[in-house]
Amino acid sequence: MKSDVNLCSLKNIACTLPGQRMTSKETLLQKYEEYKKEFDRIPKYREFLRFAGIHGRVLVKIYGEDAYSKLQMECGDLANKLNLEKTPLEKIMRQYGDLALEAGKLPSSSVWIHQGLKPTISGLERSPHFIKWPEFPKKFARWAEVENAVEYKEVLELIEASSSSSGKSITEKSDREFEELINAVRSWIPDRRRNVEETYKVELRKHLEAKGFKLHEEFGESNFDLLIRNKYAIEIKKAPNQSEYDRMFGQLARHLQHQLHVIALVLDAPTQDKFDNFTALVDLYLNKNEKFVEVIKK
DNA sequence: CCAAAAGAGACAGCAACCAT
DNA sequence: ATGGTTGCTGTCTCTTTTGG
Repeated sequence: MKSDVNLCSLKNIACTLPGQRMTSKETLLQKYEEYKKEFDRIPKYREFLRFAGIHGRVLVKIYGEDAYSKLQMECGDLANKLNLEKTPLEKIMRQYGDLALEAGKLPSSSVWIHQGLKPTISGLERSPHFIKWPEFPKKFARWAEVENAVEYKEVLELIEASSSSSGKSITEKSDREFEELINAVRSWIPDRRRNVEETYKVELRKHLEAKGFKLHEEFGESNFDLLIRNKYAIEIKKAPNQSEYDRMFGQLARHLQHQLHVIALVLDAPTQDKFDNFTALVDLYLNKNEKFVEVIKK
């Protein structure tokens, strides 16, 4: 090794001699092959530079962008540069589908880990995949549908079955909680008329806490007025005009996206017909299949 | 029935990768 | 130092199972 370094420095001196100043492409290619012969493997960037006794700029001068990679390709090798292609969606989905077919049921994340499938769970849930495990069935179903992957028909049936059975029991259970909450909000009577929405909010919060609901402090960028058990959001609007109703509608929709149940609480509604119109809209568009939004007026 | 233990999942931090 | 994907690990939470 040490003699190598010495050699290189000798050559460097040689390179500075007139007439040899230009390192030619051919010399580099030759060096590359030499290295492979000598060490029986492909050199890494730095190793090559040292071995050839050149500065990285020389490479760039000859090859331009991604110089070393181009050189490697020219010598018939794959570039060392990391090929960070994300795992294609298809591969991920097929792995999932095959697991399900094999087991005859929807796999848990543990199976995936045990099989050593990639990307790992932690990779899966982050960019660029964003597949959290419980969402896997849904995403798989969507994929299979788009790709028309008939071979996974059984898996789709499994997904269908699980979402209707477990889905139901879950909503039934949470429905009860939701009902309780709705009743609690209904039973709340504001001390008196307030001028500011915020004051109502504080008061309602006290009321709910007294009823034994666990309120979450607003954290992060959450836009909820109140959040209960991470599942139920309460939106409070005082004396809304039309555009505020519209805004609230949008907020409700956003909450639903986060799979929350929402109570929209309207205080001091100026006119009955705007309120009625609002509730009608909510029922029509947001409470389409199952009831997740409750509108209450005080 | 309750309490403890196991299981599943969420999430964040850290590191590896390697040419540029 | 940086880029982007991925893996690994620790900690937290929530749910389900088990033991008594």
